[in-house]
Amino acid sequence: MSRYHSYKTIEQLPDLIGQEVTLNGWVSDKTDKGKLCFIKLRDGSGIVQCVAFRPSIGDELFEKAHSLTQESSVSITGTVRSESRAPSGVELDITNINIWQISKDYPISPKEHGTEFLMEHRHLWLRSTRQHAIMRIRSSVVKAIRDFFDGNGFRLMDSPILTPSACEGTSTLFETEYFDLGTAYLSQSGQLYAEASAMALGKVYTFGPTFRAEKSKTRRHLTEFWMVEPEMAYFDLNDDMDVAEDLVEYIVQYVLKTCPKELAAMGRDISKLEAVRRPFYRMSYTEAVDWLNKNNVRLNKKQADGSEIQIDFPWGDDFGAPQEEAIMQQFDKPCIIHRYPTEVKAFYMKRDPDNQKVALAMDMLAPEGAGEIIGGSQREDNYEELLARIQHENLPVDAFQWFLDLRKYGSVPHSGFGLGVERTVKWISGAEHIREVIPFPRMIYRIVP
RNA sequence: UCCGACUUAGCUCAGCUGGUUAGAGCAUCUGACUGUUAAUCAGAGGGUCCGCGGUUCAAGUCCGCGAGUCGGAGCCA
Repeated sequence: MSRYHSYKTIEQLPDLIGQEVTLNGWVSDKTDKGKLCFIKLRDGSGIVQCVAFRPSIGDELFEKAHSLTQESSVSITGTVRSESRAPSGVELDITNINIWQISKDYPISPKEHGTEFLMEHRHLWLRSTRQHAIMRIRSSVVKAIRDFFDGNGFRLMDSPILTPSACEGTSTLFETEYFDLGTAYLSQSGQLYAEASAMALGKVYTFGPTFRAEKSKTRRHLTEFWMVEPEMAYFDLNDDMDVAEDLVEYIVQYVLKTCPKELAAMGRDISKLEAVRRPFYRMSYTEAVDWLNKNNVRLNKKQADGSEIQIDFPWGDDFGAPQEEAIMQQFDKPCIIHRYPTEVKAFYMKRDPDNQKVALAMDMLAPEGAGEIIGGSQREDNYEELLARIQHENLPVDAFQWFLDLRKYGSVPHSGFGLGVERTVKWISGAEHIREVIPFPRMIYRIVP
């Protein structure tokens, strides 16, 4: 039998009681009690306590067990035994130990550490229980996303990462030389390409890394993050919101089903996630502004002399994090806010035929302070309207010619959105900082490891 | 870019109004222990008090400049 099939893992142990197995892993902790030695072995699938008792295993094997240090790599052979005193309910009585390497001076002790220290040792921090749980939840979130789209008639159509110009013209992008063709930019969104793809395959999604060179210093921003962007031909804004709700409900319920241990390790309140069932809440931007003003959520405004006054929230301003947080405090599941003022939204969003002042845009806000996880819209499908918006924003028309072509050859109503993978994982896992939910975060002052 | 906070042992921190030789817990090493879950007990080693300059009889402590880190705003997923 191949190693792939014969390799036993810790998560399989409850089905292997009474059998002798060999586990391959790393020592996460060791406790000496004289003639008794407990070794906690970690193999990526779980942790199990292995027991060495000097009188029953002999001096030589006991000394081997005794010599192990934190993060030493070992293969331990032993008999699986049900044990109520062990943390996982299962224990291994050691019959043999093969030491691959004794680890010396492992920097992360089982005690408290600050995040700066831990981020410097991110390549090792990933081995800890909490980070391990987050990464497994992340893996489940990504699986849920792909299952959802693959199972609902969507096709994966990845967008390029190197792009000739800024997609939206608003945020700062990373630049790089591109042979003799001038400057290229790292993509901030695959959306424009997703629109072209949707005209070819109907329902598509792109899934990949995205880059923003903004100097953001908050616990919900990264300079490199993963985004999934579905785009659907013949879908209007309402259809778009339906897809967004279905997707988020599916992701949350999938993680609940597949990651109960990981959520428990995070100390996550499961009932809050169980409540994430359709329908979610929806309100228009205008209703949201009214709600803010009715509930006395005032806006701090700086005056010319530097002093601050509090004013009613003016219709037309974009919501900041404080407004979104205030609105979400009343909700126990996500809320979609739709029909934002045209001026604060991107050029490619279609205006509402019933009210030219607002765009057919929508953002989904997650509860528990998680904030915005989705931004999307129905797209402008009229050639002249789109051209006018590009010119109005002073964007280079030449660079967008291919995008305008989509409005020339069989234009149809279409919609889509982008979901931030890390913000979703942060919300579901209950991690307090976004840098914990991606294996190797990229932030303004950190690119190592 | 703007506002605020922090920087003392490997790690997490205390150190008052400036005043002997710089403190604790954990980690590490040595020893004891048959049930530990962040074990306990006894002992040992471990310091560029972020850097530079200034005030002072005397600076970890006060002042100035610089660096690094963290949080918030804006940008947005």
